[in-house]
Amino acid sequence: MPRRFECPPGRPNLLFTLSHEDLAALEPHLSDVALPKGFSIERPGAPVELVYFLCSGVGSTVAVSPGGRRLETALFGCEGMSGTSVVLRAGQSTHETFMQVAGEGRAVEAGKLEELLDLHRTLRHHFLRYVQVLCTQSSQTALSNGHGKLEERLARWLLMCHDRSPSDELQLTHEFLSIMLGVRRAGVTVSTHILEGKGLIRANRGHITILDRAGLEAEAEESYGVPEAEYVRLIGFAPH
Amino acid sequence: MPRRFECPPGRPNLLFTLSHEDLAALEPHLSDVALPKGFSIERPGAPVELVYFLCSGVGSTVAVSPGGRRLETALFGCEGMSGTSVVLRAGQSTHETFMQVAGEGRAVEAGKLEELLDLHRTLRHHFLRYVQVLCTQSSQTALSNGHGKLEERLARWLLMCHDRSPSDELQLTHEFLSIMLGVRRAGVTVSTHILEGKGLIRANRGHITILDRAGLEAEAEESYGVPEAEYVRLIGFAPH
DNA sequence: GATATTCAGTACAAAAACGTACACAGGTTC
DNA sequence: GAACCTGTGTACGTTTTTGTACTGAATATC
Repeated sequence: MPRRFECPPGRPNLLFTLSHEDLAALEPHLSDVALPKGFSIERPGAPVELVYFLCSGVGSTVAVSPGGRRLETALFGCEGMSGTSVVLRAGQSTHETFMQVAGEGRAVEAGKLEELLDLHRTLRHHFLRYVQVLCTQSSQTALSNGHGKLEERLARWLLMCHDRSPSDELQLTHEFLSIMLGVRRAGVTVSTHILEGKGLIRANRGHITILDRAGLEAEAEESYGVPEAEYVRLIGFAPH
Repeated sequence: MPRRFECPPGRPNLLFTLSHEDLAALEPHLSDVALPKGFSIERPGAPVELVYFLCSGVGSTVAVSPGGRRLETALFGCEGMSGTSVVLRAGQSTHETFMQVAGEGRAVEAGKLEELLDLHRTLRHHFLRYVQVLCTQSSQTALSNGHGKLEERLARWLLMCHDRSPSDELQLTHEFLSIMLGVRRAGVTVSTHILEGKGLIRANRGHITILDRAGLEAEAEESYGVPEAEYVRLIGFAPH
């Protein structure tokens, strides 16, 4: 009988790229969890209780300013994990993390993970390398936000979300995208039309379908690819 | 007789916040180095050979896109270190790191540091917490780039540089600032005038003097403070 | 002291993004 | 089917930033 929360085969997965020994050490402490849309994984300034490994769905990490500005700096699916601040021994995060697309996953208690990381050198190294990938992702977000124009940033974001989704149809509203990208809702509508006009996506109420991935990559050219390459180098499977 | 490369007293310092045991373990492997302006610390895609702890000067970490766009994502002085990709076991970085303001420091061979980090739990935790601070810095840079207008971003940058400088006078050209912020040189000139008009700074050819720090902080309001608070929480001294 | 070079000030039209606001369409609830 | 959300299309003037380019000032080099 298959495990209840099985990750899709052939997809990159942070747990499955662990050595047998490391996985064996971690697995007894993992419990299955359902992760509905909007589920709060971490809150800024609050201690992290659980660390999640996704089997499906997409998680989103959002930087928050003192004045309440919000902007997504990183996103992860079954190729990654939440709780990098636990791996970094910080106990809590300045970010907010939540489920952007509903899914399922496994969770480990933060204190237990800390303990295991101190005990198992190669387990620690594996997760640290993943933190490096996430750092790269957030740096490239800073770069993209500084240099890129809106359609380019939108294309990049759609690609990163597509990498972590099972289908070509992403359930997203313009409103949501505008918050993630830190721009106007109306701006997203216009940019969406531009990408749609080029035949790269098709947008319907509440969902966007990826029609031409290669075209989107060309559109996002400058902004897409660096963290993905770093993932391949350090973890071993391409995120898509 | 004082040590040759002594860090200024009363300033936060990553090495001096280590426990005696951890410092004792690391110190024998540190060698003094002079770090002239523009000195290259890390190059994207190249293995990291040495990790630097600054006693003075400012280092700058720049994200690079495939097409050659550049934008600073983090900066560090004697409160920090280079080589976070070594601490994260990635061996190399996707970033470029160089000395933005000349200074002096100590260096440890990357392989040696890796070895020490595996051996000494508390040393490792200390440096990992610093990585968390840097991650926060780069996330907040993404946020600031996405939401803030130029004068606000400039104010933020000047404050962060001031935090790590011995004097109120920063040696910077508009050209340099424009590259770090990812904007036009002429745009920096205009923004500089705005801050100058408010009496917050004074700009002369090649250098900018901070006149009113509190005023600058108010100007940068939304964009400044989060990584600094995280430093205090995790390392213990304020960067300034 | 003359010349070259780097740095800063300024200008202007064009592009991009913003704030705001309103109409309408798909879908739900009563 | 009426009322009500939520999500999208669209418009308009304004602000911000861009690209480019020319001028003059400060510093370095010969």
